[in-house]
Amino acid sequence: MDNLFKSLGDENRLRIINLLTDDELCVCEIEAILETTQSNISRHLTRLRQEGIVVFEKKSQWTYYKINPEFIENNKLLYEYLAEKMKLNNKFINDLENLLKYKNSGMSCDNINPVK
Amino acid sequence: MDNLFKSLGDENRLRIINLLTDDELCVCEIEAILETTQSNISRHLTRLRQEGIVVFEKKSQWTYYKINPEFIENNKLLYEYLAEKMKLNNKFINDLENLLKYKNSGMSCDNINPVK
DNA sequence: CTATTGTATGAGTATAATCGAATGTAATCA
DNA sequence: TGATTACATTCGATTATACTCATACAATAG
Repeated sequence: MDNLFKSLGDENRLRIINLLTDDELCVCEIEAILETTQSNISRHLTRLRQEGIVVFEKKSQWTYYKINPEFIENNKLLYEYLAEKMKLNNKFINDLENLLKYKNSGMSCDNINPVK
Repeated sequence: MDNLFKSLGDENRLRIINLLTDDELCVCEIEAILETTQSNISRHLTRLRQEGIVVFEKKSQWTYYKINPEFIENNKLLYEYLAEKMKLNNKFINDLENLLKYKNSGMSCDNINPVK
């Protein structure tokens, strides 16, 4: 239990979780929003994966992450809490806006290199 | 928000929160349950206090801690989540049992040195 | 096959968290 | 007053975390 909270106790990881609440996302899309290195994001994703908070799926050369449905199921109250608080926080709101802009800009992996 | 989770991301602090869910407790009662030093417990209590998770009240020479009612009010879902998960965890159950034993043993601060 | 792209991982470093032991402090007791 | 008790704080050591840079690797593109 303390490990779960440790995993949530990092701004970058919370920002990733926030980005993934609506959508599954390709790593490169997360990279476009968080202002840090690719390796750092990859490490945070690995940590979230090991904790069971996210799952990934490889689609050709891309790796798509999403919130683990089991995590949501097993931690309903916590997940609702996160969603509720993130909706009220400007940093998280801003990230979602930036994600939308990025997606609409035609710059996302999918648009540059459509899968299928 | 990440700071709140960081504060929850420690086994000793979670154990303290668990002990305080039913009761307010004197520091020495917490000491009797957690197997660590007095200074360590004091530090964790300070951290929880600074995060707004607990509040304390001095009564003569003793300091009583309890969960901050405002924290519960402002973080209902999180608090319910904690309560729910702690009830299912043997470590936390065991701590509560030990607390009960300690209190019933006539060894608590209050019994040794009754206030008023 | 070679070059490139997307992602993960190793190595090194800086910063932060945790801890026990010792010390400080305020209240009480004798 | 001096001794004791309850608790907080400082100090120094240890360990853990987050980060960047460089490299590895797997998939695709040419």
